[in-house]
Formats: sequence, structure tokens, C-alpha cells
Amino acid sequence: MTTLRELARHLGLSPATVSRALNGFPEVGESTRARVLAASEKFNYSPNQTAKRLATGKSGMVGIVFRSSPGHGMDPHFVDFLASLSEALADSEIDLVVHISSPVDQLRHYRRFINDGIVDGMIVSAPEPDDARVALMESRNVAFVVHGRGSNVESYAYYDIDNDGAFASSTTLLLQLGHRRVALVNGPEKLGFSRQRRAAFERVMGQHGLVIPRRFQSHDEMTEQTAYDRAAHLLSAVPEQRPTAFVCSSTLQALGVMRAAAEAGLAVGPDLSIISHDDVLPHLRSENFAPGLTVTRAPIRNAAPVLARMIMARMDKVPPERLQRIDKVDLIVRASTAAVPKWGEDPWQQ
Amino acid sequence: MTTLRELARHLGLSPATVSRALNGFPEVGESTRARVLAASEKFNYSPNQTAKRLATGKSGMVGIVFRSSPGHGMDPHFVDFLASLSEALADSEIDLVVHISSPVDQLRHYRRFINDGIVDGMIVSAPEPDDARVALMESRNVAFVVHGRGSNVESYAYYDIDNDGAFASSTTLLLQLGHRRVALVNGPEKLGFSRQRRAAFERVMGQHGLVIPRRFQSHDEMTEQTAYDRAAHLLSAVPEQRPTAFVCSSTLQALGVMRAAAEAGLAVGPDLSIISHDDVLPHLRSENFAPGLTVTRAPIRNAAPVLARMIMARMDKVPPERLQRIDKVDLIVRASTAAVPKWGEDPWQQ
DNA sequence: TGCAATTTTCAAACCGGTTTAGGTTGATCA
DNA sequence: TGATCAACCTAAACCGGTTTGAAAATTGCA
Repeated sequence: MTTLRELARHLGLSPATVSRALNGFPEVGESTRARVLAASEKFNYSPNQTAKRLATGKSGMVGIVFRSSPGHGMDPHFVDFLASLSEALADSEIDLVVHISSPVDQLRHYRRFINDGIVDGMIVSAPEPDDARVALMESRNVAFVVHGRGSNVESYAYYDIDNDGAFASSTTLLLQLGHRRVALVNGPEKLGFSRQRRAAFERVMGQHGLVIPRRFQSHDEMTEQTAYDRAAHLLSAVPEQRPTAFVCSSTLQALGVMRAAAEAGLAVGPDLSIISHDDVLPHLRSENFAPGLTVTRAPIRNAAPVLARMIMARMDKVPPERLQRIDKVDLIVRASTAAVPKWGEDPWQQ
Repeated sequence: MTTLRELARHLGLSPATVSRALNGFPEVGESTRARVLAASEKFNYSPNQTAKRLATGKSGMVGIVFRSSPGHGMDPHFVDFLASLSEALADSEIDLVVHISSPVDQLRHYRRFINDGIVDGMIVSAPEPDDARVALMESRNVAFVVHGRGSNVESYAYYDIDNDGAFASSTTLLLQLGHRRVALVNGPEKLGFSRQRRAAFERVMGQHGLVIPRRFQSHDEMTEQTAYDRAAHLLSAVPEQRPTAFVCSSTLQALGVMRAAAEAGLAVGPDLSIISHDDVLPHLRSENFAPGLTVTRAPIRNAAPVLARMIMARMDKVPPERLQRIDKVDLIVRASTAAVPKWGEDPWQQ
């Protein structure tokens, strides 16, 4: 391992000049810079990152903490997000330090990242309205960006999709098709995006004078199995008490509902409409479902490059208000949605 | 942020003593140590990791590079491994730096980790016989441990499962049940574990005088879809040219074969036997398959704590020969394997 | 040619820990 | 009482970069 000092000695220059030459400072003569660059190449010099960090006070690392519930493994959404994020950051020579922990231990990992000065930025996923992680980072003055929003009035840097627009469109479509008994299969109740989605759903339904009984909204882990359980239960009711349409928060959940529909002998489309939000996971292509699934589409991968840019901007002290972005989502209609069947035209009976 | 020097000033001690007191050196008086600990608590002192690293020359970080093929996302095996590894390392205050890259870019990431002194150890997955990553790390004298073995005669530290034993048992079981036309659905050809599995399969078949035609062994990415394609093709042949049993390298592949069997109108068990290796992924429980899948079982999560201990030992210069472990795997028989049907008792016709 | 203005380079301090090589104590022993 | 030794503590060097403040070299202009 060549050090900067050695390189300087070989060149008959001071470490200061070599450092400046390598980092592109303007106060170095062009011929000198060329010599330095050549020598650094020749001696295969590569600056010690740790020393650099100590001197500059920047670690060049960004931290991220994923949740993994004990028996469940990691949410495929997180996995896809992680993969695309790693790619997006690699271009900027930023390294990603990943911790995976149970939901309860999250804060412990954040503290470690922050107290020990391991990273100079954090990326937060799936925030809640008054998120403890956010509060911690704000009090410590750590740069961070958020994937999603805890509420509609956050002051931090975030990238979010237009959950409100997405679920308003979905709900409106179902209403236009004549559906009245629509059930919502949502994500965990506390999470920001779940709230946004639920609010949009209830608002649009409300505007049509429809009130959704409690049991036709569920807030759970977003797995195929829990959605299946939920849907199977609802579909086991007598026809006039069954939903004629489901709005799901993820394609995994939609799969669960489709399985329940199949078991109940209902044809998806003609007998039962299903619509879902689609984060476009690699192994789960909604266009290949049978029948093709109507979705609001917003690839989770799109978030990565944006958040990568944002965290770098935040580490350069760009004010967070400048770093807030909400992307529209597309509504893609396929065969899983159709006009309400005759037997299902009445709204819920309270 | 309190520094060590500030803490020392408050205590009327030298930084050296404080450092020693905090790190448990014996040459510090017990009363002094107590005072230091109390003060460090009171001032909420936490040593700057970067400074520590520079001084000690250790980074306290371990690197890992995962492959993610473009359209495919990350292999669920890797994901599960990552999650358990992160947990295992967290206990030792070791941080995991994760890069995710396409297979071709792997070496570039390894170089970055090593040249820039980001990590002081690497964890390698799915090695090949003359693995370029291994060669790089050996030439640079970097600590590393390997999940799996490139060949049976490696000198590095590794944790592997007894692939040979597993696939020998599976193959033997099928032969005992009367099967002769057994097809192998294996992982990528170059990888160490694929070679071990194939070798065991061919050896046991050979011992019974059976030679497997080329087209009845496939080496591919381990996805449901490719296994389905492969099996569907084989099962489309006339009955006397069809395999009566499949040996799969992962439960994902077994799912693909089961799907192909269903479409070919074959009942898994009575008409077609399927056996698979099972890494016990959280969402894919082989006991819940219909019918239950006969497997050789070795949870991939078991590897994490072992490898975590090993990499720490390697960083402490424990010689790699001491750090080699191969775990036996269990053969669990369920309903997916049964005696060969009458129409399938003849071996392959060349 | 002379002197100020501008470039270019350098010595030294700094980041915040660890570690080496010595110093002080006070107790022990002859 | 003075020498010896352990126990405890400290000053200063060190890790390998960056950055400040000033000096040296070059250039511009009268």
C-alpha cells in the first residue's frame, strides 16, 4: 500500500501539493498535476479511505436498516429497493451499510449508526406519522431522506408516489363499473402509505355516499397468506354480504385474493373485480396473472436513483424543502376488473 | 460529540489512560477505571469509529457482494442469507457493507472494497472452482470466508453442506424405489455446489450401471420458470422416454417441476417422483407443498452464525485450515416420492 | 530593472483515537 | 535507610490523509 507521503517523496513534492493535485484543486500547476497523476498511476496509489474520512469528517457511507419479521423473511419490496439502491449509489462511490433487524430493534441500529459516526446519511423506508427514527435523526442533525411520507405535511426530504391519486383512481374506476361493496386490503395501519391509501379510498367512497363497514378494511403485513385469509373469510359470507371488488395494496395481496376467489368458485373479472397497486417486483408481473391484473403501476426501482441523488444533496446541506418529490402513477386496466355482476349492485347493509 | 481528549481533561487524566481504561487494559487502577467509566457514561461519550479505525488499522466492517441478474432480481437464497448474516454480525458490532451487482461486475466491487481499505474481511458466496475473487483476495492477503466450496480441495476457510452426501442419498432413495430414468435439475454449471451435486448423482447412478443422457441434466439459474420450462419439455416426450423422477437443486425448481407435472396430467408421487434439496426459505415451506416434498434439508440460515464466527477468526489471523466445516444434511421423506410406476421401469434408451 | 500581483508550493497543524517508551509513586526488602 | 520493583500514569509519536497560513517562484507592468 503506497501512502500519500511516499508518493510525495518520490516526486520531490510535499504531501499537501500531491493531495491537492489528486483532488483537482485549482492552485496546482498543470504540469505538476500531470506528473502526480502519472506517478499515482504507476505506484498504483489509492488513498486510504479511513484516513480521508477522519480528515474530512465525512464517512462516504450511507446506512439503511431493513425490517425482517422473524418467520417471514424480508419483504420482497425491500429487497428490490435495496438492489436498485445499491446500484444507484455505486456510481457515486458511496457505500451502503445494511443492517437487518426486527421491527422492535430498529432504533437501536439507528443509534449505533449515528453515535459511532459510521455513516453520514441514512435512508428511511416506510415511515409512520410521528416516526421515532425521524425524530432521532432530526435531533442529532443527521442527513436523511425518506422513501414515502409519514403524513402529507412532512418537512424532510422524501420521494413518494401519489398514493392518494392512485387509490382515488382505482376506487373511482370500480364505482364507475357499478361496484358498491368494495373491500380494501391494506398494509400495516401505522404506515404513512397505508393511511394515504385508506384516506383516498374512504374519501371517494364517501363522495358517493358509501360508508365502508369496519370489517371490510384490513390492515396487515403485506403477504399473500394474510390477504388470502382475509379474502377467504369475506367471500365465505352469503352473496349479498360479499364484496364484489377488492382494492389491494400490493400484488402479493392480490395473489392471495385471487387464490381465495378461485377456491370460492368465483371468476376474477366477471364475478369479482380485483385491482391492486403494483410496485413491479421482478418475479411478480401483474400482466402475467390469470387474468391480467388491473393495477396502479409505480416501479419501486424508480425510487432508488432519486433517493440516491437526494441523500447526496442532503449531505451537501441542500435544504430538505428542495428535496421533495411525488410521482404520479399510471392506472393500467386489464381483465381483472369488470362491471359489477347483477347480484351485487346493492351497497353494504349496515 | 465528546472526544476522548475532552473526557480526559474533565477527569484530570491523560488521553492514554482514558483510552486504556475504556478498552479494559490491565494497567489501569480499578478506582480510576470506575471514574472513567462513570464520566464516559455521564458525558455520553462514544468513540469516533473512524479515528479508531485509522489508529488500529482495522475497519470493523465486513463486505459482501451479491449478484442480481438484470430482469431477475435477487435470488431469495441470498436474501435469506443476508438477513441472517446481518443478525449474526450485529452481536459483535461488526457492520456489513453490501454491494449488489451484475455477475460481470463482481470483481470491480471486490477491488474497490480491498483497495480502498473499506473492509477488513469479505464473505464470498457461491464460489467456482478457480474463483477469480478468491484469487484476488489471496494475492492481497485479505481475510475472507466462503459459503460453499469451489472444489473438494480448497485451502480457504469455508462453511459448506454435504452436497455429495445429500445428492447421493436422494439418488439412492429413488433407485431403491425402482426409478431408473431420473433427471437432474441443477444450478449453474460452473458453481461448486452444482458440480458436487452432479458428481454425486452421476456416481450413484453409474454404480447401478445407469448412464444419464445429456439432455436429462440441466444447469440453469435456479428459478421456478426455467425449471418449469425444462420439465415441461422432458414430460412432453412419449412415456417410455420420459423421466419417472426428478432431482432438483432447490425447492423453487421443484415448484416448477410440479407445475409442469400438473399440466402434463401426472400426479406427483404415484406418477412422478420429485425430490429436492431444501435450503428452507421463509416463504417456501416444502412440507406445505401438495403433496409434501421429499427433501434433503439444510437451512441456509444455519450458515450465517458459523460464517460470522469464521470471518472474525480469520481477521484475528486464525489459520484457514482450522476454519473449515461441512454439515451433514437430513433426508426427509414425504409424499412426493413413491415407487416407480409400472410403465417406467426401464432405463433410458440411448 | 524593480516591485507588486499572482501562481505555485511547502511546513505544520489537525482529525480523534491507540500505543510506545518513559516517568512517578508507594510498597517491599535487605 | 536506601535500593528494587510493581503498579499506575503520562508525554509524545503515530495512523494517513486534508487544510491553513505563509513562503517561494513566477509573471505582469511601469
